[in-house]
Amino acid sequence: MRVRMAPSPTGSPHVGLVRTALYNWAFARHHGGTFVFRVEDTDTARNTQESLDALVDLFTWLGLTWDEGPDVGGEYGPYKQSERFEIYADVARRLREAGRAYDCYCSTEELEARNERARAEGRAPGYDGHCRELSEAQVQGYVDAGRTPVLRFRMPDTAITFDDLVRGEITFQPENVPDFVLVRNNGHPLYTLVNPVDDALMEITHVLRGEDILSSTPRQIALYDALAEIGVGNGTTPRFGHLPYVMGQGNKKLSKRDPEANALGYRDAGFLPEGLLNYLALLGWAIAEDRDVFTLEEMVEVFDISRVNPNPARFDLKKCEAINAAHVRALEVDELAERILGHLQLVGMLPAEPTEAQRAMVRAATPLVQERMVTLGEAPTMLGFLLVEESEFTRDPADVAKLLDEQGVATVRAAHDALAALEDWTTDSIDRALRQRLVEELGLKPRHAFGPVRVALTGRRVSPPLFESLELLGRERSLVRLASAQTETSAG
RNA sequence: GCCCCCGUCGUCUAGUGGCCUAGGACGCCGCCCUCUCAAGGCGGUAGCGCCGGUUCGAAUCCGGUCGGGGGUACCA
Repeated sequence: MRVRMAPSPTGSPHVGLVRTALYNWAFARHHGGTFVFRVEDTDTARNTQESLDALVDLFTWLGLTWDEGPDVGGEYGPYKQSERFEIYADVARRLREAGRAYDCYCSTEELEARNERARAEGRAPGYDGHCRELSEAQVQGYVDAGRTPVLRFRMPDTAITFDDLVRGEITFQPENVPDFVLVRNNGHPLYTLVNPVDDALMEITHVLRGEDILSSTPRQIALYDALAEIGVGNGTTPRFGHLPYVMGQGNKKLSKRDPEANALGYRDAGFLPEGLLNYLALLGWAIAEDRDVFTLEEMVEVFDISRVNPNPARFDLKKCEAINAAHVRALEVDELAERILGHLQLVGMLPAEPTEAQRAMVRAATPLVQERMVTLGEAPTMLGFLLVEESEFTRDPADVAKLLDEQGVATVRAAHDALAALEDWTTDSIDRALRQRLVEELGLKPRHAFGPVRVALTGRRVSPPLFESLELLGRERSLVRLASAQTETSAG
């Protein structure tokens, strides 16, 4: 069993591509098959190295490992179509010689005119077979007129039925699947040729792809038959499964331009690969009736392509975040700390080589934020007050204005004095000392007592738990902040 | 126009003739817990596009219809 992902390196990779790759990967892994990474880069005008690098980065980050591909090699290479042009030229020549394809000299204008007429007369439009049986004289006439032919595939005049892995049996009548172009008149092979040729040569057994190419499947099946006849590939036709679209808002496909579509954007925003993948898996597939958080291993174990839902699914960022948050909570603390460290480096809050003290601080603070984070993207705001140089520490002006009023400053002063006298700098004793002083002695309600202290210490109204934060920050720095907060309002 | 695909809460889904007065999740609302925010607990909100047929019985099968999407390229 051999399956593949075959992206074109144009632009930034789309989440729909990730979902398709994920299903292919899970299918291959579930069945113990081989997962091939093939690069469809025949469109030299639009392909970029940058885009190819992005694809490799993306799938590496996601952990969707491939067994054969442009970087790892394999027995069926090369795996970049741009390195396979001689193969396509050779196959095209043999198809022509075998009579399965023919030269077509029709001009675009002629084709359009005849299509128009067909439409007007209520017949199915599409190539009418005009050049199927040209005489030598006719060919000579075109050549003399300076025309160069395209290579067109001769479709059989029988209905084509296939059993789609996700949609069941689908039939196309021959009048609706006209002869199509394999090679342009400049000699450039088209997707219609190279995709099936490579799948045949690479002996791909199952093709899971977007439903946008569902209607070109009968052409490919007919082409496979011709390829088998001329000895390209092992003579078998793969099974096809057409996956539903990933939609954006409303009823339109998530467009490449839509920021939500950019797969690498999720990495930069602090999503976990397992969270993103879990969410994407849910777009058309369910692991169980009452469950939607799972690991990749669990998915591989039970993935079944026949249970994929054929309806298009809307991408819902809220749910994606919720699933990601569940994965954040499920991580071992040490592992989460490593991920947070990585993200803080990515955004430049920590250097590429953090100090031992920085690492220790992140590790110690991780349990405090684990159940508060939806994505790693929140780590900088949540942990910044612990990691920042004292000279660079700032407080949110709005929160200062709201909580560090006269009463607030008095509260902070009382907290400072209570803590300055504290011998044992631990969460428990800090907790006891502050409650004693602010709640019992000053008679403040807990929420009013700790709010100003929180802003004084962390710079924000919302932060990790206060007493733990005080312990982590340490006596010295904590007292400095509680002192400086008392002049914060007047200092502006 | 023609061909193909699709149609269960706002969203993602479970459901393959009786287990369905349709289950779960996200979202939203309320309550509890609570040093903030979360997390957690409890409760609530909301759906089988429509019309016929088959059947003792239909979300499930069939026909039609309506709606959405894709294709109809010398794009992929």
